[in-house]
Amino acid sequence: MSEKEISRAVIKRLPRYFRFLGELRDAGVEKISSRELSQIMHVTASQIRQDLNNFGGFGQQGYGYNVSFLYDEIGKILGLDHEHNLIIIGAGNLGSALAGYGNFANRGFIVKGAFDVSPALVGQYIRNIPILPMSEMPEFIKKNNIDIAVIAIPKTAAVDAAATLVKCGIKAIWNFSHVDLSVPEDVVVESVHLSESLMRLSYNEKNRGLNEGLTEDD
Amino acid sequence: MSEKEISRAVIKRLPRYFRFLGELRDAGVEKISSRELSQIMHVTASQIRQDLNNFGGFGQQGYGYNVSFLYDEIGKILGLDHEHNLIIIGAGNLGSALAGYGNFANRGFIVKGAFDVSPALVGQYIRNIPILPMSEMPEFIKKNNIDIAVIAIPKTAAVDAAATLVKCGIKAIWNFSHVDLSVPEDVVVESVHLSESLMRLSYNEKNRGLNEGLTEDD
DNA sequence: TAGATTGTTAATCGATTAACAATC
DNA sequence: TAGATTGTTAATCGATTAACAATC
Repeated sequence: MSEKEISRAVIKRLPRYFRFLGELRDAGVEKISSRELSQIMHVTASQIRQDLNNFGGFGQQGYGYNVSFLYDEIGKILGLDHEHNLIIIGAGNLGSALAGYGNFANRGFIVKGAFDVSPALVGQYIRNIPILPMSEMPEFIKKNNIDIAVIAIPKTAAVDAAATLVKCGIKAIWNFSHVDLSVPEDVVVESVHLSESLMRLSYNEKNRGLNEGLTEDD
Repeated sequence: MSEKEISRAVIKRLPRYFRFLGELRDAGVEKISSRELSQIMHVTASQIRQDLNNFGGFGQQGYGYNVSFLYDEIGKILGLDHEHNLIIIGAGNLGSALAGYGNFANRGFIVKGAFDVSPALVGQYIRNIPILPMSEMPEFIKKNNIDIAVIAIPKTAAVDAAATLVKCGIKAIWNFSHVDLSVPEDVVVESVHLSESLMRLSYNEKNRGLNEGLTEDD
């Protein structure tokens, strides 16, 4: 619970700082100035300092920032200093891919189970993750201390699933369905609308040439 | 090629308009005012009118907008009025999921082939999509008129793959690797950084309660 | 015509960048 | 100490919202 209101734009950039700082740390870089980091990340040094100072003074005048320290601090801000237990609703193409994607575990996101309506899938495993029937979901959530649910089912079923998840006490939903879920105030939803992303690519392809050459964080 | 510079924020919202208008059209709604649409989408009517007028006057005073017409116009702006041929680099978890995800085809995005370095995967099929060796990529791109390449391989390999794709004349890259690809000016990249999205969810979960109850387009 | 609603200009708000005093 | 670089205030820029004249 931070004192002041952090702007959405800042929060959006935070994971990108985390990524670059992680790479620098892994490369053995000990300290970095906002100017150096700004060059690597293709943003302004001003923005970096402004962004970081929303959360505290992590740097030292005349020196810069300690890479490893800053990395850890941003990790804490992002809630990556403790583990998250996930379930995945929908064991189709995308659901299985997310369940089988080992990298999340590296960051402390542990997929405990997947759920599906299809009797053909129930009983199977994705790596070591069991696919269970929807009916077992409420109990599973409580028993396994699940805090994040991933919705990877078609939009027609997603709205109901979200309602059920909320009833089960889930407070964070990672939504991959093509619908804007509406949930109570104390539940957060982060949506990944893949088709919208692809449409933006299509637009930019058509109108390319006006843009800069580098991928921006958007 | 539009005359004026369209802001990034507007482009980002375009696919969402498209989605809602498509749903309205499917529901048989013929006309809609910016005020009505604003209530459904939870944005201001002003913003809708401003956004649309970047591309032309699609409405009619005293009446509103014709849903079907506006839907089609936005589709054209997004480049959805013609087909796109895709290849997917990497037939792992995510790559196969994207290849097998039939919904893209509905919007005219047709996956023609997948490529992988693994001899175990080459020769196999995802639905009816062949998995081919990387060596065949350049020829395949030309023969099949590929305009979009999807990068679904680890970041260590992604940078090289992007360079090869650019050499093969690819002008649009949909990047799922955890790296910011740098490409020539006439190539566009749209990145989906899933882990960053998950970190934002983690942040918001921690700091929830301050937000509104509805998913925003971010 | 009167009512409704757009297209567009003007006002406000917020986010980014620049500048610099504080300080390591 | 002198040099470097932060933290933070002030200036600028851009995006959103409000207002209203144009017009169907």
